Amino acid sequence: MSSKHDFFNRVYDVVKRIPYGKVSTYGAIAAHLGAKRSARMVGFALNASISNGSAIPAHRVVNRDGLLTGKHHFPGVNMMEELLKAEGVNVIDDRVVNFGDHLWVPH
DNA sequence: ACACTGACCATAA
DNA sequence: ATTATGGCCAGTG
Repeated sequence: MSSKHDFFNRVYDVVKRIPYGKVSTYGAIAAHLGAKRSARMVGFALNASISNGSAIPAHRVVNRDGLLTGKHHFPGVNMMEELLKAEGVNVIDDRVVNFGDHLWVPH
């Protein structure tokens, strides 16, 4: 079932490197993989990671506005928000507060 | 190979 | 503010 190089696996590798209490964006991850990779695929990969049961901190990945666009994909409506708050990232109205302060970009 | 979908992003009106 | 459209490209049928 695995291809020679799973695109998903590459996304997972970056997401796993997001430090505790930090968040990243789809676009930043996509850019790290190569500007050709669309940010859509990043979210697609994270969705698959949940299906896979992989330990991927997908709650640390938000869109470029710091908006929790993926919250609907987590079990429970506010689970993503609660997970972030538990890490010290405050969330109001589905948006990360001080987003720029928590933003982490892959090297 | 083709059609369609998708947790995005940018621009236009 | 909202809606539409193009681009991006992997996955699925």
